[in-house]
Amino acid sequence: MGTRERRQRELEAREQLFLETARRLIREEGLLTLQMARLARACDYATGTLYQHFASKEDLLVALATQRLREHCELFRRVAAWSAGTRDRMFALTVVDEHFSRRHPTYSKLMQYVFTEVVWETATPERRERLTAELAPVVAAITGVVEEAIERGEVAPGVLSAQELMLGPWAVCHGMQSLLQTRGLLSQLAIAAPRRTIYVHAQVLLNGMNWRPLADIGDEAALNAAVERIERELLA
Amino acid sequence: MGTRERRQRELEAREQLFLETARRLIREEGLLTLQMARLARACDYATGTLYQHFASKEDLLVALATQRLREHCELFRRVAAWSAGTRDRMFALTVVDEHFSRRHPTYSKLMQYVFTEVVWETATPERRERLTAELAPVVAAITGVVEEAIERGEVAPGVLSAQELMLGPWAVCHGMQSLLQTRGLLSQLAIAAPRRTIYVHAQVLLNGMNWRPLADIGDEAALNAAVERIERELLA
DNA sequence: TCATGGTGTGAACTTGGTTCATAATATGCA
DNA sequence: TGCATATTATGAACCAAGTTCACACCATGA
Repeated sequence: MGTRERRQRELEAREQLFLETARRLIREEGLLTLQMARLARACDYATGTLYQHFASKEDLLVALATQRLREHCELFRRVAAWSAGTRDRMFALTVVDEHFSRRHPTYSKLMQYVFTEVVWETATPERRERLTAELAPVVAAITGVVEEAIERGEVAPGVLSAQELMLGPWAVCHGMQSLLQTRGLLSQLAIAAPRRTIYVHAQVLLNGMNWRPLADIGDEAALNAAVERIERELLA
Repeated sequence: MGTRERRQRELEAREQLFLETARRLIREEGLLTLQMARLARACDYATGTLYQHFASKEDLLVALATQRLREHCELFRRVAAWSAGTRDRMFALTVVDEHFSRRHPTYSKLMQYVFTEVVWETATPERRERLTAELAPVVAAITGVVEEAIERGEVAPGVLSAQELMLGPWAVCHGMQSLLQTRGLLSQLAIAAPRRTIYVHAQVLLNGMNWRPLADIGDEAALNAAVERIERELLA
């Protein structure tokens, strides 16, 4: 009877074990020193068994990235469905993203590495597709927020489509984090509070789009209140 | 007499040869397939000789990145010294950056890879420092533009310092390019004209900073004219 | 109980970065 | 010029780590 399904469950549990352990090893010793043989050993399996789940080391890394990306996207979906104005929701994307990156310090590094030509092109197409498939619903959800704002007249589409508009906050957030994370760059710049800088620029961009209601960029208290509200209502 | 200096020149020429050839190999066959032994052979030298110039493959990659970054930074310095208003210069940063990335398609990929933990931490500290040293004068030059704008009252510093302010356009530009370059992401988004999207968002951000004179975001002709002027006066 | 198909194993294989003993060459001195 | 010595180039050998695969093991079903 359920012998086939049981086996399926066991396989999934083992894959989970591999992924969890890989994550731990990366956290403890860095991406640099992750070794397939050691990972297998740490899970009390032979190297070959590991390769029954992942076609290559790159494949494993993409799988790892996909898993976290899923959680990441779940947060974005929560933002899109949040019962707040469109402007607040757009800003919340940045706050939530920043929060997630801080909570999972190795995630951005892994992502950066995974999207590298060297890794991405080496992983199997199936793995790549599984990762990109995570993005589709999120893109749709956020595009929905933009469209809602356009309908309500809270932002003017202007020369950009909803998706192009959406790309702006995404880019600010991603770019800022990427720059701040690059060792040897931050040291050149005297950036006292990276988080605050990201938030302010996100608000600046939305203001530049004329997204209503406009934020008062100089009002630190209002910014803090907005961030706290998001943390309370979405990240608790 | 000059025997020592001649030797020095010869060494530098050889290093140049290695770098140029590496660049060609990467262009022709991709970063993925660059091999130290093949590179040495392609230059008619033994593997060991290559290692007299570069401590490791990662070291070579960082050296390669540094070289291009130098050209890249040269462009930014030109922008900072441009005889145009501060707003135009800030926007020109984005145009020039986009232009450079398009002109050197493998550059951004190389950079992305180089700043990866796996590569960056493996290169020698000297190489890393040589790369980051390229940035200092550029950061200073651009900060200068921001300060000039503040002095003239063309932008209000608000809650951000000149350097924090500068980080905004940088992040938009970097983030947007990074996102658009990520395979499997662009396909999800219906971005018709990536370049134009980058430019518009750069203007939107500067408008959000209230950087005078404000740009009319809806005016495509004005945008094109601004871009053309920059290409003519700075990139000819 | 035995035949069979599937699964796990880890030693062997492979690839490619790195080293180093040796050969070749240059330098300096008598 | 010729010899002793230091420097540099060489590429075969080395090594690390990802990947494979022949074999052992075990569960299933007749």
